[in-house]
Amino acid sequence: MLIEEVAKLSGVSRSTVSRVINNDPNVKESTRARIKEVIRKVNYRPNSVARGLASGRTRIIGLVLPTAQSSLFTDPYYPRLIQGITAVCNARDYSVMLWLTNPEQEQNKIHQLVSDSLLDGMVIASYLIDDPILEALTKAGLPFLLIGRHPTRTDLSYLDADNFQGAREAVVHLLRLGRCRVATITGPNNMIAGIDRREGYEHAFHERGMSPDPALIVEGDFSESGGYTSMMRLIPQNPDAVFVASDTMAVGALRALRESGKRIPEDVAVVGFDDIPSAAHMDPPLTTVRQSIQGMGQLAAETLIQIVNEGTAPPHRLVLPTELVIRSSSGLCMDLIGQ
Amino acid sequence: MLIEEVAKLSGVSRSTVSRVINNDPNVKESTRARIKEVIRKVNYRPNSVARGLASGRTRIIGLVLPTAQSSLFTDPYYPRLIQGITAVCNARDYSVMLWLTNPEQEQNKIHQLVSDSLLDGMVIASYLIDDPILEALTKAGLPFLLIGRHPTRTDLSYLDADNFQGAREAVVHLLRLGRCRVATITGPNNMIAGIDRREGYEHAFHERGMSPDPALIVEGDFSESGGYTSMMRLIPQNPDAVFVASDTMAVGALRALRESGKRIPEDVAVVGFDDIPSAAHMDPPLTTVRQSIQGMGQLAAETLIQIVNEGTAPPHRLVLPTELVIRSSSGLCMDLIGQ
DNA sequence: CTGAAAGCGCTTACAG
DNA sequence: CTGAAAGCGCTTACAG
Repeated sequence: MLIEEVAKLSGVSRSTVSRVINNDPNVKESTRARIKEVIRKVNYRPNSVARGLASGRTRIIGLVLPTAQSSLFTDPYYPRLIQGITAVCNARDYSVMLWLTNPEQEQNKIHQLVSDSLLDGMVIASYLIDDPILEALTKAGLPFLLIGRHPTRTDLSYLDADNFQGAREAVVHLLRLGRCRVATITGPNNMIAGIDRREGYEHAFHERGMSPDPALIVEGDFSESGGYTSMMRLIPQNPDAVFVASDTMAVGALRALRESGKRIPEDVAVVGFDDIPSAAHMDPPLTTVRQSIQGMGQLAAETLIQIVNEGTAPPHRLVLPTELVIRSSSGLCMDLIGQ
Repeated sequence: MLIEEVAKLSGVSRSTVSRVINNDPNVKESTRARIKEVIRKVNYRPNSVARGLASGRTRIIGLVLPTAQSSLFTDPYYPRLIQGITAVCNARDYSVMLWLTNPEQEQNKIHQLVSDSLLDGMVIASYLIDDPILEALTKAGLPFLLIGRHPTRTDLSYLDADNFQGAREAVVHLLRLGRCRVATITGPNNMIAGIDRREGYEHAFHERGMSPDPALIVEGDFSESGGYTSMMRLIPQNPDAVFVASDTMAVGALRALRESGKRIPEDVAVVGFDDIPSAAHMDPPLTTVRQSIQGMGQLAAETLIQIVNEGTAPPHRLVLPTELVIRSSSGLCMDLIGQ
C-alpha cells in the first residue's frame, strides 16, 4: 500500500496525506479525520526508508557498547541499560541499532557507521577515555551522548551517575564503622567510572586527614573473575574492608574471601556498587551504592532524542544521584541504618 | 560526498560507480581500479538509506527479545546471543536492530516494524509458543528465523540446541549415580526449551522403565529468583537430585538448598543447563549441559543472511548438539568422568 | 488549507 | 563494458 493509493481513496493529493502522517497542523480538521480513517482502514504504514531519504531523518539511534569489556557478559548493567533505552525509543517511535565494537574493527566500521547517514544520533556507553570513536563522531557532526562524563573534553554531552559521591559515601561508611585498612578494587583506569569511584574512595580518607595505603588499591575490570583475581591479590595486604567498584566484581571478591577462609563482615567488610538484583541475595547480602541503570538508559534516550529534534546546543550534562544501601556485608550498624 | 562527484572525479557515469560499489562483475578491471582509488581517496561512503530505497534491501536485520522474560536481566544467555549475532552481521556489513517487546505493545509495534520495510529479516529469540508475532511475520512475508523450534508449525525456519537429548543425558547421569528421587525445575511451559528439556527428563526415566513422581516436577521461569522459589517448593518432597533447566535458575536453587541446610551433592545432587561462565565457579562447581549460545547466535545470523540473499526455500532447520560437563555438584563419579 | 513539482541519493533494467 | 533514464516512496518548499 502506497501513500498515492491512500490519497486516491481519500480524494486528496499525496502531499496532504503526508502532512497528516507528519502531524502538520496545516490541514483542515475534516480532511485530516477523513484521511486518518482511510489510513486506519487500509492499515497503511509509510515506508520508513523512503521517509528517511526524503526527510533526512531516519528515527534510528545507534547504541555502541564495547565488546572489549569482559563484563559485557557477566554484568546485568548492559541488559538494564538496553532495556531503558529501547523502552523510551519504542514509545517515541525510534528504533535502536546495536553496535558491539571491538577494537580492531572499530576504526573502520565505526567511521562507516557514522558517515552513512543511517542514524540520527548515538549513545556511547562504557567507552574508553581515549577511544578513537569520539574523534570520529565529533568530525562526523552526528549528535551523540556519552554514558559517563569525559574527563577532559568539555564540548561533549554526557549523562552520568555521581560516581565520586557514591564511592565517597561508601568508604566514609566503612571508615565510620571503625575499619582502618579499607582496600578498593577499582574499575579500569581508562574508564571514567573507574577513575571517579577511585577518587571518591581516596577523598573519603582525605576528609579525615588520612591517606589510603597504595598497596590497598588494586585495579579491576568490572568482571566477576576480575573481582576474584583482584581480591586474591589484596588479601595478603590484610584489609579489614574493601570497596569494590561494581557488584559483579564483588561477587568474585566474596568468592575469593570465602575461599581464603575470611568471614564477612567480621574479618573483611565488603561494599559494592550498582545494587544489581542479586545483591540482596548474596551471602551475606551486599551493602552497595545504588544507581538506576535503567533510569540512566531512559534519560539517555530522552536526552538524545531531544538533541536530535530540537537541535539544542551541546554540551548537555546530567549527573544522577546515587544511594548507599546498607545490608549485612558491611557489618551491622544500627545508627547508620536508622539514618 | 555524493556518488555523482565520485563519478565526475573518475571520469565515468554514476551507473558505473554504483556497479563498482555493488561488486557488479560487468566493469572493466582498469575502470574498477580507478574508481576504487577515487572512492578510497575521497573517503566516499554510499548513503545506506538511499541504497535501501533504490534496491529494496536495507542490510538491516531485526533481533526480537521478549521483555516479559524476567531472565532477560539475570541470564548471560542474552548478551552472548547478541554478541554472536552482531559479530557475524558486522562482518557481513549488516546492521542489527534490537527490539525488546513487551506483550502490550507487541501487537501494535511489531506489526508496524514488520511492515515498514526497514528490515531484511528477523531473528526471534525466546518467543512464546503462541506468540502473535509469528502470525504477523508469516503474513508480512518477511524472512525470519526462530531461535528454538516451533512444536507445531512445520513451515517455520528455526535453529535450536538439542534440548531433549541434553536434558536426557543429564538425568541419565543422575539416575546412574543411584539417585532415585530426581526432581526437575523446568523452564516455562510456553517456551519450547522448557518443554523439550522436561521431556528429556521424563524420557530418561522411561528408558529405565520408571516414571518420575509428578510432585518432583516444578515449573520455573529461567530466572535466578524463580530457581530459588521453585527449589523451596521442591524441598519438602525430599528430592535427592534436581535437574534445573538453566544455570541461572540453578544459582537460585543452590541458594535455596544452602538455606535449607542441604549438602550438595551429598543430600541433593544438582545439574544445570547452559554452562554459563560462572558455572565452574559456583559452590560447588556446577555439573551442567553445555550449549554454545554464541555459536547459536552466529549460526542464526549466517542462516538468516543466507535466506535473505539466496531466497532458499524455507523451512530451514538446524539443531546443535549439547555436551554434559561433569563437575562436583552432581557428586564424584570417576567412571563417568573417564568416559 | 491544498496540490503540482522537485528532490532525497542511490540502483537497475534497457539500449548500445 | 558503459551511460542515460526511470524509478524506489516518500517530504517539503513554492505557489496559489
